[in-house]
Amino acid sequence: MTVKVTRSMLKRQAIIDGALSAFQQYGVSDTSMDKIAETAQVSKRTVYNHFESKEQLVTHIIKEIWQQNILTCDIEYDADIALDAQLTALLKNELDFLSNQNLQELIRVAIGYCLFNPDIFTAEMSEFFDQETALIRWIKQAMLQGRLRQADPQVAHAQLISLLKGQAFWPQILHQQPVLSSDQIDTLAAETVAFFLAYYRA
Amino acid sequence: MTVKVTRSMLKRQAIIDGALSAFQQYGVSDTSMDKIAETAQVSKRTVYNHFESKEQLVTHIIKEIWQQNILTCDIEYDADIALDAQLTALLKNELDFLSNQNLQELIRVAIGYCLFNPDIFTAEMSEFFDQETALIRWIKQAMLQGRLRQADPQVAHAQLISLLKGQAFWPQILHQQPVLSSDQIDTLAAETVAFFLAYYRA
DNA sequence: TGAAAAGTAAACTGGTTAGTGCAAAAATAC
DNA sequence: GTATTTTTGCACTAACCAGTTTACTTTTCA
Repeated sequence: MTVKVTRSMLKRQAIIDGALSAFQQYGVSDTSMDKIAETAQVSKRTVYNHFESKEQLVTHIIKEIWQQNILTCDIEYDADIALDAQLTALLKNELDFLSNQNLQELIRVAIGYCLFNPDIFTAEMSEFFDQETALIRWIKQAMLQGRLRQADPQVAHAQLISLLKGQAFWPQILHQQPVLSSDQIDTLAAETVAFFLAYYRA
Repeated sequence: MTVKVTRSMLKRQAIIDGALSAFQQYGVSDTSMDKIAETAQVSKRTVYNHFESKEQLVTHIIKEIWQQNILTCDIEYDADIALDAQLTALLKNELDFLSNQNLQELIRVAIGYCLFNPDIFTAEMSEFFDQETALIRWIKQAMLQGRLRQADPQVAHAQLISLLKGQAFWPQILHQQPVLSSDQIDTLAAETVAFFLAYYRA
């Protein structure tokens, strides 16, 4: 059973792609519906056939593409493997996620929109920002098994994430630093593991 | 010698205050010059008498108030005091700076403006974000004196700042968390010092 | 007191914007 | 090949916005 791709669906996707591209370039406020139509190579009237208003288009884009980028990580705590190796793998996974360029551009749009529209997406944004569940599950397990020192797993998790985002996410979001190479990711993961385990290893 | 405050200066200040307040509420793009004049309780023509264009007004506000918020911290490394105590004092100083509500609101405006106008303020923004010089000087001194393990002081510094900003700055900027209370600042400083020194103490 | 400087209100220019109405054209479906 | 759906182009609205002009009032200051 092949999936039917109607012309309507193609147009709709072109609108979404064009809008995202324009938002990334100019920001939401400075992107007009005419510009979106032009970028998408579609009549302005078609844009309004698919989305009732600019507000709905913005909402749709941020929400839907947000969903696409929820990364599922299934690395679970394993008593037989060295802590260093397990944690390094987890952090590399996180870093690959944070360093994803498409995601960063999307987040830039979302932040730009949310900064002055609080209450609208902040709930969903929080979900995303607090979503590194594999990592926190791992920390809890390791503490339960006595291989990490007893401490607040939320705090330990927040510290790890801060260390990663401080080098591999925020400077890139603000255009201060280029996206990390895979060598830099390896180095950062190793450094962070050493730092973390010096304090938290039981 | 008393400082003369002319009416012109009062009007000018009202414009700046009104513009900043409007920018914080709506963002730069969605704030019109009419709205600024209204907020400042000033005629629109007066706004243009003081600032040639909206662009200049935005530039002025972000730059000038940026300047006001450069915090000078003069805590220097002291061989006679325990590392913990010195570092705790330094971090509390940093945290007071990062938690300053006025600064956060200003940074929100600056970020919102810069996200889609890169190359304009990013140089100045970088200056600010890399400005914690007292802290890095202290780390270098402590490493030189052999009380911190030999390591890259830039990396150690970046890690410290990441740990602080991850809890006391970014969540607040994104409206996810309220500004930290002074008790919370104390706790965070203490936690961070313990974490840091577990790895870096010689 | 009187001239210069600064501020004001309101209308106006030239431009942009979100969103609509409509008839023709093109693609799709059967 | 006809009926239906979708797209298109284009004109139109009502509002908004940066910036200007004008005719006027208020403040400053010497």
